[in-house]
Amino acid sequence: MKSRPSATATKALGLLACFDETVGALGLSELARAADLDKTTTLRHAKALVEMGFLEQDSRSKLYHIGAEVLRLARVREQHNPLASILQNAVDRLSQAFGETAHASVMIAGNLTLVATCIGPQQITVQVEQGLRLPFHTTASGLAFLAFSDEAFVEAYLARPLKAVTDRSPTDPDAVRAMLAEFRALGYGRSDSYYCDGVRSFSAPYFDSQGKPKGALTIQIPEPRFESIDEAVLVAKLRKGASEITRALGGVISRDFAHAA
Amino acid sequence: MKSRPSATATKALGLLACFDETVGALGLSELARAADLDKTTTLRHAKALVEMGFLEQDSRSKLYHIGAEVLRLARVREQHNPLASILQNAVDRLSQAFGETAHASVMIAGNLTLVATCIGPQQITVQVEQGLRLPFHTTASGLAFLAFSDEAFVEAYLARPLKAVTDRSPTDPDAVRAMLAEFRALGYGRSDSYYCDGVRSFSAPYFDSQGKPKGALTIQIPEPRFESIDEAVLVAKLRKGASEITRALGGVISRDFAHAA
DNA sequence: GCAATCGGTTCATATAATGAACCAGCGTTT
DNA sequence: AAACGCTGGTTCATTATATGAACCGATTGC
Repeated sequence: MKSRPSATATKALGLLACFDETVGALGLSELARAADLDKTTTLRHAKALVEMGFLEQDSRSKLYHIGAEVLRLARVREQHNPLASILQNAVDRLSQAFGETAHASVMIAGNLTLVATCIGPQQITVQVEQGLRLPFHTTASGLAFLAFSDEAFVEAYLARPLKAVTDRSPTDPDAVRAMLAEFRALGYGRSDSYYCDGVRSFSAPYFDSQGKPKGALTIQIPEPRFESIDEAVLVAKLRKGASEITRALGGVISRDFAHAA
Repeated sequence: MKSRPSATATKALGLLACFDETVGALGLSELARAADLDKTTTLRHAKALVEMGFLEQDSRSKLYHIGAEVLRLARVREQHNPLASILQNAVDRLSQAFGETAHASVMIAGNLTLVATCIGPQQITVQVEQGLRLPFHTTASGLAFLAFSDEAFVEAYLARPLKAVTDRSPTDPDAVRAMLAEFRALGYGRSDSYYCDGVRSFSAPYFDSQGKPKGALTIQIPEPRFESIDEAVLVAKLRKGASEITRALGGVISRDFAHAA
């Protein structure tokens, strides 16, 4: 039997996956429930994580939260293999060009994860949180990513139930397939209040060295301000920004993407 | 038997500890050697880490490097529990005040780890790398930290062999004990080429909610420029900066530290 | 004072981690 | 070209380790 990932290690790491922009600290029982593990197992793994600096436990409340070792690892990673800084750069430029909120996401362990953001300067603007894991079918980022992904990956995703987050969120697999075909032809993805009411988003993927999508660059505009924007210019800048990310990361731009539009 | 940390999880996490500012990527065999694990075990754990996004494997070279999930976790952590940003702030202010390199470290899993740096503007200045794990007995940061730590912790550290890194590095436990007593009285730690030839460093610890040292704020000055600096002013600003960090983190300043000097 | 939490512990059981030996591939050296 | 020493990865019998139901003492709300 060819070697499988260590089940124990996977479960331990799964504890860390429970934390996100909305969940900053968890007690032992909560953590066990969130990770769907036995309390004993959770405790043993939590202790290992604490020992190695991946979790910390508040001595008074006993709540666990993410440990500082991730800060070290993030810095070490960026030093050898900059990603966040490249994305942040592109995001800042895109945001400044239009005075709107922009963000960039990366595919991490099956989730499209937001790791760079720039909030627009306007009083009314779109808010986003670092570390957020985006659903694929209700965000411009996710749809742009899927539009340039393997069919196998897309179908595997569409086979799972598609939860709505606004009343405009597409939940029918066929509707999503149609959107993906459209976006593949256009060379960018779009969302009209699919994830957040009143927000229009435009997104273009960037690619890894295999020509597979690795993440997406996205700009988000509150609907009232959208009229004053020249969509063609926006899309051109967006696609250019994404291509620059691909290049900076040593990636290869997918044929489909290069030839689109 | 009271529950022990999961040995398997600890080993898996130990793989991540092998990466640092000098080691950005490792092959399977190298990784196994570095972590002192069997190759099979290493492979299984590496697969788990890859699956969860904590490692990534270059598809051509097969080398493993730190995965992007740590970026997500670092951001989530900072959002709920800012540490790096507070430290970076203090470091920037200290660095600007004197035009010299400054940094801040945190105690992570038994290592004093550098997570915020600001390189001085001068042409000749001290270089430091993010994520570096500092030895305690040869750095101002480490000595300042030890000077305000439990005796038990200090003795446990001094019981281990003390490696020299320059020819001025102290390696005799008694010599270190004497320095710690001095620094405890002074309220700050110092290094004269103990870690890097020609560099003088000054460091003050900051504290957690238990009044225990949590890390240190440090400034590093090339010896030739040291004469032009007023040490009293420097130390005052340094101690003030460290105290501000303590406060910002909700910590309690140790009596010893407050009363020193 | 009861009931339902919580964080943490105990111990018998069974599952999952382990590591020596193995393979195929690749680059050197001979 | 052949033998070497390395690599990443696999196999399978052995054994160490993870697991989870039941339990404890402390809080908390009723």
